[in-house]
Amino acid sequence: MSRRILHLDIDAFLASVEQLRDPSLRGRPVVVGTGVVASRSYEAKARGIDTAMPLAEAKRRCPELVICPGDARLVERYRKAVAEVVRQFSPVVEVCSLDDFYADLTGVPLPMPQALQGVPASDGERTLRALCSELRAAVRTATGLSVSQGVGASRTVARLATTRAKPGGICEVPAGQELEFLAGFAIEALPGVGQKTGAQLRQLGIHTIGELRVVDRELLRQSFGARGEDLYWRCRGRDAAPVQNAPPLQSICRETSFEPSSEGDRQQRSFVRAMLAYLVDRAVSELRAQQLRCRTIAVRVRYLDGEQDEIQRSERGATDRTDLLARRACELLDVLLTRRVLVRLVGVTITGFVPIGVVQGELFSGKEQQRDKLFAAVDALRKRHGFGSVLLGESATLLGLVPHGPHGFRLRTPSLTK
DNA sequence: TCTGGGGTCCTAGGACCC
DNA sequence: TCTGGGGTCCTAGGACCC
Repeated sequence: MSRRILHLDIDAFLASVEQLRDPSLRGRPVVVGTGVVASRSYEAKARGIDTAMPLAEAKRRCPELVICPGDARLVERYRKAVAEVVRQFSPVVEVCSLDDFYADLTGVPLPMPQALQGVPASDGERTLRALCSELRAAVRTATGLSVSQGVGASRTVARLATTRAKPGGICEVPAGQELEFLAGFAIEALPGVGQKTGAQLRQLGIHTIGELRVVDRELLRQSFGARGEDLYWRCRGRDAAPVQNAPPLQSICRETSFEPSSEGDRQQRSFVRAMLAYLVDRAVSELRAQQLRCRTIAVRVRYLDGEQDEIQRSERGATDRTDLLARRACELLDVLLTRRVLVRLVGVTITGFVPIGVVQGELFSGKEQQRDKLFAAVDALRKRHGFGSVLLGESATLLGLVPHGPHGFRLRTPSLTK
């Protein structure tokens, strides 16, 4: 039996949130971002502004452009509200990225088209389109946001259908019409084909999804490995990837860029350390909130000249202690910082998760139990009074250097930093 | 025009153990 | 004393997504 997958995308999400927050922005070209455009309103798009474009260029193209820093917490509230609405329509809903969702509608009863409501209707008249319309109206009522929706037999088909539906529309690809629907899309539109693979395929004379279908399966496998196999099925609209309610979390990353100070290298180094300690604090708080411990930590830096470096270390035992992980991160930072170039970005990633219930054969001393209680108390305080109500370790030295409020230090991209 | 902050998955080589 | 081979883990790096 063929599946029926819905993909839903919030139109111009971050920019729309700004326009909802501040009605004076409605109808005006608005972008959200720092450095580059993370999201643009349709008014901005109409003036030639696109995502990932540097803000300076955007401003040049459109001098009346309104640039907003954004607010990740507000965005998160809207995202949850939309997810809640979608869940009223399907038992299986995957929150995929900031602004898109998948739902499995296979077997979900369909409503009648509005025009027929109250009139006896056969099953054939209960349509997907009616369901999508209801969903769209429900999201609009609950949040004021506009969404685009695509429906098809697989995630790939549904997602590409959504691109056809933008903005605010609904695009349904009937079963059996997948090949025809996909054929004309540019090869880069296929999920899994990015810049590199796209360029390689174009060199082979493959410019569209339809053209990819002539390539032998084995050849794709040899050229692109497991991804090649995926591409073979995706270009036929037959990827089998399921929609999952809550795919397990694999990693937690917190990073920020900053204007490097013109002060000396040593001062900058202590600033970078303090910022790293703060980011570890944020990441590990999320780790505890998820009831997890981690075994692996990685530290990343990007220098002013664009060069990057990263280092990763694992431990046998898992931990959720901020102090231990912050110390470890700073050790890694010392190993990492070998160049005399100023640092523009620092970040931490924790992985290798172990659920908190799993005891690893280690016996906790009384002292360690006290530490656990300490962090539990910190978490509780922050839950009540905001993350910024408690400062741990070296992060405190950021006071006076980085703007600070109830929700913690204000990092450079408030629309995206959690 | 000169560049955000999250994430996921795959691959390859080396260490280590049996 | 010399020689395998397989499995697993770790690390680095790359590609991709929004």
